[in-house]
Amino acid sequence: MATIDDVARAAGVSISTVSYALSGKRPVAVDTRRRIQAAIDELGYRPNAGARMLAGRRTRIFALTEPLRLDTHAPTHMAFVLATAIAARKVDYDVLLLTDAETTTGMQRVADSALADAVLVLDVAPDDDRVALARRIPVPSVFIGVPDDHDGLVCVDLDFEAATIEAVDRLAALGHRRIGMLGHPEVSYDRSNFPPRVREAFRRRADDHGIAHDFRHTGVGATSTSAVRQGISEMLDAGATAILLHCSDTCHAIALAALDARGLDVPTDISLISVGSSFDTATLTTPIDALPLIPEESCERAVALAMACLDDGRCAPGVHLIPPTYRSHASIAPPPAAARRAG
Amino acid sequence: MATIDDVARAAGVSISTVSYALSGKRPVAVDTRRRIQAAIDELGYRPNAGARMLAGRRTRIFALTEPLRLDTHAPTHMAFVLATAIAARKVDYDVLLLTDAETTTGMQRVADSALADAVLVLDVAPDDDRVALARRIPVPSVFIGVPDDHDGLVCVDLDFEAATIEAVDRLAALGHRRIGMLGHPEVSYDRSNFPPRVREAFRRRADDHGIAHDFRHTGVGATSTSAVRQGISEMLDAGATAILLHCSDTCHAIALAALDARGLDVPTDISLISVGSSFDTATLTTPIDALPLIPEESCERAVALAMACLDDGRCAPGVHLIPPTYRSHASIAPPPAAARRAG
DNA sequence: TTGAAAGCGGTACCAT
DNA sequence: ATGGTACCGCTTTCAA
Repeated sequence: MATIDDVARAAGVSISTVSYALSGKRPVAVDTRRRIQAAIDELGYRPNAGARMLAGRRTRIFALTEPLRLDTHAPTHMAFVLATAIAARKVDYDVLLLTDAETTTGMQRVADSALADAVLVLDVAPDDDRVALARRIPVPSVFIGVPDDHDGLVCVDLDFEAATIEAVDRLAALGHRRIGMLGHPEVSYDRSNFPPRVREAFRRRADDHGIAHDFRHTGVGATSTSAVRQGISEMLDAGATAILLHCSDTCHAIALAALDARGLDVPTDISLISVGSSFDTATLTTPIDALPLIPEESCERAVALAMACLDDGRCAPGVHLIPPTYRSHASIAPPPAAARRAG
Repeated sequence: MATIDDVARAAGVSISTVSYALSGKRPVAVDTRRRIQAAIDELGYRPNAGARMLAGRRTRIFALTEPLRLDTHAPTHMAFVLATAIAARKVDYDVLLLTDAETTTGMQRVADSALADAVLVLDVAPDDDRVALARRIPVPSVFIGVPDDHDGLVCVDLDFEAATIEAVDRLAALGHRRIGMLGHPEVSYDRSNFPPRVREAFRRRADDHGIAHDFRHTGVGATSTSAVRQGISEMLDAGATAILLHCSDTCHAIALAALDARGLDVPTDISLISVGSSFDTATLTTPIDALPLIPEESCERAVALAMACLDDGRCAPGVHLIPPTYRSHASIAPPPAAARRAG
């Protein structure tokens, strides 16, 4: 490959001018810049990554740690990885993958060897091992998700509480007096950081409105269908006129099928809102209103925060919550007249 | 961070000795080596990645290109990414992610800037754009999958033909005379490189044995259940006594449910073999014999081939097929007596 | 068995 | 607006 010397010679300038023309950190005369660009194009020059890291003390690489646990939902996870990669490229950064056992030892290794400028932490657990590590290593890190102990850390996440509250409020405003919620499988409430936040907000807000509420977990794998069906049945039997969904796409589909099987129409007979889903609820057999978790938003914000750390050293520790957006697909309406009388 | 100078000073040796102690490329006296190691431990020294890349002309990074198309099966894909990362770490390499639009432009960029020593190509399409690129860029690449035009390329894959042939042979040996195969959705036969190879091998080998064969595609998404059920029904009605499965885990589950619904027992009434599946067929409601596609095997082989290129420049172009292994779970048996008489 | 020193290919400071 | 050059931290040749 051509080096910066080749370019300088071809353009008839010094290497520092080439360097400055590339970085823009110093004004370069227009036609000088043109000659340099021509040389670059002709030679197919690309700055050597290693040399740049060494001289510039910048790797232009983010390390992305992802445990890839067995219970990780692959499609959601992939969406986050992809979103991170795209967000990184927008600021001219690459992404280095740290998986499995390497999530912890790898963070240390990558930080110590200056292989990455910052670490992005995915798939955050409430008691995540990477919290302690993040505090120790010499490079900044940004958590996409909020661990229990997040003192001094930089965290990004959807504002799940706000999303849940908005969902409950909308139903309350329409006159619903009994609402249910279908949550994730029970284990997720220990392993993951956000489901408990949604559950709590749901109960509290419903209480605030004086609305009867009924939260139910869903099952995993083969048990999911029956668990969802049963949950739905019991909620309906108890008189629920609206259901919030905070669970997998499969669970959404099963719920819709169950309602359909009972001959219920959405939203005439029952209102539905999906909270914090990261798939498109508009493409379900019946589109559902949603306050979605958008990987692109979280990841772009995370990258922006990381860049701020690097550029000005302004690391903005704290939990950066992304305000939810309501996407309407006509899946909510006032409760049926019968329920209003009964309620 | 500590540098190699710090270590050298602390150990009372020159930096070249430290370097050689680390790389092992030159003998170092035992106690010298001990003193150096002590200094390294105490200082928490880790060689600077950028400096190493520059001086050593080795990045110790593999670029992993993965298109992440919409039709990509997320769990399978994740398994391959994970397997690649683990295999890479075993040889002290890291993995840089090239996704989406970056799969092609990124390959060029990473190669030109010497950000990676080699490129690993995942999710290979029959007419993959990355083929032309691989031939042009200045770093070696290894395809995990076989594109149509693979002249001069290094490719690794399960020997799908051999797997299919072994499956057919086993059924033939047991006396089956009518066998069916449930394949992937039709689109996959254009977008992916291996399904056609299985389909062809199936038909050819069955013909060789003089066995009646019936290949059927499955559907995608919501249509899959009905497509699988119908396919199974028609195969059984035509007298099939064994079915090969070369499709998703969901499709396997639906097939088992369909057989169960017809009151058929595996393997007494019907024999099943799964070909090229990358999930565990032993954990299905009825365990199924399999000639699995093992991501770990493919990825380790790919990494080994890449390393061979780098170490000795011996790049072994060609298609490196991994011989299949038969995993028995008691899902095949001779055809029922009735079928034998009828056949 | 070990040390000295010349790069590797950039960045950025100090001059002009 | 541009050029010269001292590093960045390591690998590897050449010498001893």
